[in-house]
Amino acid sequence: MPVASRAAKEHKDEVETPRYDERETRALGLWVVLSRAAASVSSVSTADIVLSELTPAEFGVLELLYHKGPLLLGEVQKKVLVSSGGVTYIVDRLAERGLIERRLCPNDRRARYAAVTRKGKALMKQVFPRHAKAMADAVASLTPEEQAQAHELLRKLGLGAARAMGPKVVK
Amino acid sequence: MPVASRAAKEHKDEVETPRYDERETRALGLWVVLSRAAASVSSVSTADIVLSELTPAEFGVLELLYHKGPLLLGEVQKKVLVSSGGVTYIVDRLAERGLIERRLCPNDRRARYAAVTRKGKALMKQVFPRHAKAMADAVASLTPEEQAQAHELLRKLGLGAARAMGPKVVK
DNA sequence: GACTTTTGTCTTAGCACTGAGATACTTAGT
DNA sequence: ACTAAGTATCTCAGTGCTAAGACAAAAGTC
Repeated sequence: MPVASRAAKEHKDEVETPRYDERETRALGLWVVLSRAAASVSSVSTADIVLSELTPAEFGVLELLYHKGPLLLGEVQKKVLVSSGGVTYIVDRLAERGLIERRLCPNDRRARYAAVTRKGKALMKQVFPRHAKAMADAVASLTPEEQAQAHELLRKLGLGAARAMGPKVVK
Repeated sequence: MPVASRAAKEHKDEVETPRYDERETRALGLWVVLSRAAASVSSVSTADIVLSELTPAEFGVLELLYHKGPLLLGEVQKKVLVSSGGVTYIVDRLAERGLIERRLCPNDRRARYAAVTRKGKALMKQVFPRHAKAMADAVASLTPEEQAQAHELLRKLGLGAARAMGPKVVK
């Protein structure tokens, strides 16, 4: 949720317009459109997800487990990028609703699996196709070729930025 | 934030692997890399911003006002994409710290301007250049040409998705 | 085998927001 | 003028999350 501007206009006050070099201007502009695009697509995604009476994070976890099968909570955390407390919270909520369940891990008594229940599978089976269509529509302003291009550029950008931070840790 | 997978593996249970068409698979994959890239770049941005003892949203508002001059709170809201209550909250906090101030609007007694104070300008003057560099580094894994390409694709994508929702309203 | 360190999850307090509504003002219609 | 509708901001309760730490179990060290 950033903001930056290119045309920096100053007004009758005592501080003068700052000047930035081209590399930085380009980066800030890219960051603006990146976060705007993500926000817009996210809006479409969320608008669809709430129809299923799930939050985006809940949907993310449920969908992950639906497609990948039972996972350790730590694995879930890495995939969805929330804090460990967040995973506990989300898994609690999904479990309360009977959409997933916790299972013991035979090799490690600290660890827990999360697994989609029959009820959870039924829900996903019902709502995921509509979600997939909604997302396809959301990105339909780009041609398939442009989508492939964007995919590749974003992959590269994401990896580069992640590396630039030093392997980022989510606690 | 989302999650999706391509290779959908199913396990000895009673629900079989769903099959999705290519258009949807491409869209979901694009959405994943988009949100991942945004999250990674956002991490870099946030890591820098917290050094200034500001939250990202506070920084966004302060930077907006710094570069655009005094704005009505409603204009601020549109730019930074938070709810009206959120703008009040953020402006309160920045004002408490003396970085911005509220000003009356001569033509409309309901409205308020937010304007950066001398202290706020001094802070931005100190921290913004470092921030700009951090962002430039964050996107440095793309060449300038790739950045321009990505910019254009993301602009198109963002506009298309926004339109796909019907002009989105943030209350 | 007793030790430290690391790992996986859960607990708790706190926070930055949202959404709905309240309030105060403005604009348009009559 | 008077009313109704619209707009700008603020209030407030509620929420989904994070960060820090607690705890239990596992893995490494000697």
